[in-house]
Amino acid sequence: MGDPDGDLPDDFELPENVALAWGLRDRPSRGPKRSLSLEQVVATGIRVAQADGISAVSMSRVASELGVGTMSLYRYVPTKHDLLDLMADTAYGPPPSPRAPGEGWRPALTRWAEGNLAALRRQPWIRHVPIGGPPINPNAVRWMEYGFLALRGTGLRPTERISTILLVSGYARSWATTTGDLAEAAARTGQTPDEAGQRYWRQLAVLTAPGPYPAIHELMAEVGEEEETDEAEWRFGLDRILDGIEALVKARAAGQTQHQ
Amino acid sequence: MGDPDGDLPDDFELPENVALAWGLRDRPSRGPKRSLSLEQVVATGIRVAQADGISAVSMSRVASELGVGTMSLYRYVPTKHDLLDLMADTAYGPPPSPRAPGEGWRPALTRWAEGNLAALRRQPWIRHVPIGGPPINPNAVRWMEYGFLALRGTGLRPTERISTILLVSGYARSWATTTGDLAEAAARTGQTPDEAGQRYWRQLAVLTAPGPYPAIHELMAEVGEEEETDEAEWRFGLDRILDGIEALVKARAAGQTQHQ
DNA sequence: CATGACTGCGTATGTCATACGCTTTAATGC
DNA sequence: GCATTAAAGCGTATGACATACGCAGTCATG
Repeated sequence: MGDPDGDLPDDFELPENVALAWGLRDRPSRGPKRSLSLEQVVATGIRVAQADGISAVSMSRVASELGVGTMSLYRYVPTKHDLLDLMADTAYGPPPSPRAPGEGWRPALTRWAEGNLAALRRQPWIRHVPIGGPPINPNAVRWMEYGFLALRGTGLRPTERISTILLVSGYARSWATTTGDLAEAAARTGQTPDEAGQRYWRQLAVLTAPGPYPAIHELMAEVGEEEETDEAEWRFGLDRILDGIEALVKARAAGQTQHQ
Repeated sequence: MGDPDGDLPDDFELPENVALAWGLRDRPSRGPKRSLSLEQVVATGIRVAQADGISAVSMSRVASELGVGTMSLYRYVPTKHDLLDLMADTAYGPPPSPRAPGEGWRPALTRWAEGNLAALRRQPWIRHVPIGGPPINPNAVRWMEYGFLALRGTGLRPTERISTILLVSGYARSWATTTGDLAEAAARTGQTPDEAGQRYWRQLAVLTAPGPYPAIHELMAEVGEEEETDEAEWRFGLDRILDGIEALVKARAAGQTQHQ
């Protein structure tokens, strides 16, 4: 009970940054009181990133925003990269509501996928924070839990459930990155994303004109009028993935009943 | 004939970096001869990245590797980021063989997906070069062409073909990133990727023990013995995606015949 | 009340990308 | 053939930046 962190095996080695993220850092009993908290530092970093982009997040900027010296931040965070990592985990925000009792896996997983996309849209800078490895930060684990919840009882094997979650979240990140980069590049030259898209096709047409690009030319000839919304393109990819998963789930279910 | 670049509309505005990538830069007629070529600079950058990782690629490192002054590189490349962009495009290498006459779309697209993965494995640093936008560099366009070739005659609409290509290449990059990051993190602490994986699950078990993570606990209890190879996990995701596309292609084909 | 862990943080170091401008080179216009 | 002038190589300078180190002040504990 003296240990507010619950009972961890004392001999268990946890990387510094992970321990920090989970709030498992010791009572700093002896010295002067801290003037800040890790949460404040992270929140300030997020505010800077949100306002001026990730490239504006420097240790000195965050520090001065907090009214402290640059080096003081290193009392809260071992490295800038750890700060970014914590920022990303926090800024991702809470996952959408978990699969309700009686709800099918597909609507639940769809909601989960759209939650991922929404998070990356809300805080576009997150996609510039490199993924350090498998999900280990508290919020990432929470998201993972909800993802697995959606897949309970589908008959998918454990490794398949993991791959599925990875596939869907990877798609969300991929898609957010592609469209986000495009939008940012457009904004940098003062165009709307639509204009930038038009421009892209014009450039591509010019560049591929002299060369052997039959499939691209065919596509450009056909595309013309039909213009999809971003949302429809996102749904297209997601629906393909979910259709693929559904096919497997159904096959499994059929095999299962056969065996019974 | 005096124009070796072919006949581009003279009034057409192409961004500097794109023009550079396509070799559309003017006869530098007046001054002294260049001692290097853009290709040499790019190749040297790639060599450095391959040897010591992308963080070792600095303008001064590349320059000294070439035996020239740092600032000389700026006669070949407007910005470091443009150099990285060119490096990535070149290092990706040639796409796998295009769809053969009579070959189905699925084997062709599978080969294309695996080519993407192989490229990212051959030059792992590529995944740290941010994607600047839609594919516009020469090699990227070539890859895109081959991707569209695979989808010819599937009945997919143009925007759907684009989304499909994006979906598959995004998956390859996503997957290469996830597994690559894991492998690098493991190597940094001197472990094999397998050991790192074991370690991850142990850490996750400890961290989630006190909290409400039923789906994660369920998964960890089941997983135990069964160990998938990386290759099998990659195939799982790819097969799901392709199954989803196949379902759509078949549905289209059925609808088409109905209408005839 | 003294000890010493811990605080904030000033200073210093080393690394980078890149702006600027000088000197040398060589193709072009006369 | 000679003057002109664009372009090449590159030394130097600038301004960010992350972070190592160490010091002086603080405060719970023995």
